[in-house]
Amino acid sequence: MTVATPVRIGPVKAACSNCNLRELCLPVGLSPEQVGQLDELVATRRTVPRGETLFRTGDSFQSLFAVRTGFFKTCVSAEDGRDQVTGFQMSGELLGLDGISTDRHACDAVALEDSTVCVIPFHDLEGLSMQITELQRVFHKIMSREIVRDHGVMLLLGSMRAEERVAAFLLNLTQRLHVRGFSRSELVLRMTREEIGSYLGLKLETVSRTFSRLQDDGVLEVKQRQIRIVDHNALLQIVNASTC
Amino acid sequence: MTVATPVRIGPVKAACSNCNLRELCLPVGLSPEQVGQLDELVATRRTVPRGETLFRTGDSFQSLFAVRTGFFKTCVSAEDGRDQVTGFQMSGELLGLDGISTDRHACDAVALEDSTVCVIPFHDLEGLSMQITELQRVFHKIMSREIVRDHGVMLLLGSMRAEERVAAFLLNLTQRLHVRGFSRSELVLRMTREEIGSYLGLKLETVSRTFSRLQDDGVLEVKQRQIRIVDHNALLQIVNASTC
DNA sequence: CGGATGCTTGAGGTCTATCAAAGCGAGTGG
DNA sequence: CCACTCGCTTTGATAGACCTCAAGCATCCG
Repeated sequence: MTVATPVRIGPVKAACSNCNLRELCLPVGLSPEQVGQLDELVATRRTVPRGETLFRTGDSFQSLFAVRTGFFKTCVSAEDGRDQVTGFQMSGELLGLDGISTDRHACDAVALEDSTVCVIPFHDLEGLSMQITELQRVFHKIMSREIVRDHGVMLLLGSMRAEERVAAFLLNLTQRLHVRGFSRSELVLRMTREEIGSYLGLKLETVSRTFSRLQDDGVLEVKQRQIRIVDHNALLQIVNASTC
Repeated sequence: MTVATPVRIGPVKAACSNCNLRELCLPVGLSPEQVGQLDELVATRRTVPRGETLFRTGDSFQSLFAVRTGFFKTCVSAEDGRDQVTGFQMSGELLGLDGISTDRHACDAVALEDSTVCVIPFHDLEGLSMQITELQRVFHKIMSREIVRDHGVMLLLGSMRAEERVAAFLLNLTQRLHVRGFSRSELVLRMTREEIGSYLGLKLETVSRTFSRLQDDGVLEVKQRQIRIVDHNALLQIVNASTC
């Protein structure tokens, strides 16, 4: 709203050392000294207003980005324009891993609210991870975790019904929010029904109907994007339901 | 068939240097000298008879595996027993990247035919990649490529219809086989209809019907697992079809 | 040769998509 | 301050794609 395109915030020290996300982000498990070395690498931040892209498919890949504040979606597009949301990223999570493969980004990253990211020049990260065993290890684990997450989404898309997908989605979101200090039972969705549907392989009407049904069943309270989880166990049962 | 469980083949030199897959596998882009260093790391092979697992969910993660000969599937399972094939791997492709995240494998890898793999102790690989910039770079690209591939599968599962999924699947398989010197138009499926269906988020009957329809339309010739692609362009059009 | 496994095909049912309309809420401008 | 617009959401009716259940057929292998 304030600016039309993302802007670089000058030479602002990113300072992983002082960041309260360091236990969720790249520095996890590093010694204070090692985090200090990261500080020199992660030198800049960038703000991305709501609705703007952090990067687009085909953009030259230079850096990874760590979400500092805000919320993103990533999506891939087919030639015919259909697109698929591949993930939602919140604070402490990395964006841009797709770009390493071909030195060009393979998806779009869009801010769903005004956001800030830390810029991690990838070349430098590779260099530093050749010096710090633990950093290399953490980075590999983060990439592997993304692969495992993707496989979970495949399971969801390939073999779950609408209600199960929505339940799994809500449980995943609340779990990640809880780690960041938010309530386990209340959340505000940052994305539209259509974006949820795209992520879950459903149409927006189906997402809406599913929310309504879960509300009727006393599992949720839904007020637009405000969700209250009334019966957490019911959600768990829905996800684990054995072909009933 | 010959042995009940996978066995280690003693101290057989794997010798990436002499391997005709080295342009498709981990050594891609490395100098002969660097490949020589890899040789010392990738010291053993392992055979996996058809139907046996290379690793299972929960197994301790020690090594990555490069498929040398044969064919694998990987699959993840939900608590209720449903499972989802997350990929099919052929020669030169890596298995086990999922295990890095938690030091335990997060999926099962099953040989679909008698296969051999090269064992790549991961700890050693991390060590060597701290010495050889190019190796680190190649490894990161391989992991990233897996992430990009997974996103493509999400797009397929989330927004394509049965015929498009099957067409995309066949094009993907033939493309990978072609790189390995096989025909672009003929292939022998190594997996059952059920496994294809699991990968594509369809039931085996739907896969079978889709094959039959494509055959009736003159796009394919299907004889059980033998597939001949009669009209390659038609397959391409099906995949790129804009919501017709 | 005969059982086991996998594949094909049909009929009917279910879930989700599609199309359409109305409701809600936030921000805008008169 | 209120009416208005716009984007998003909800809800209904209908249609279509895929699933389920079931039977018969092919193929492989002991």
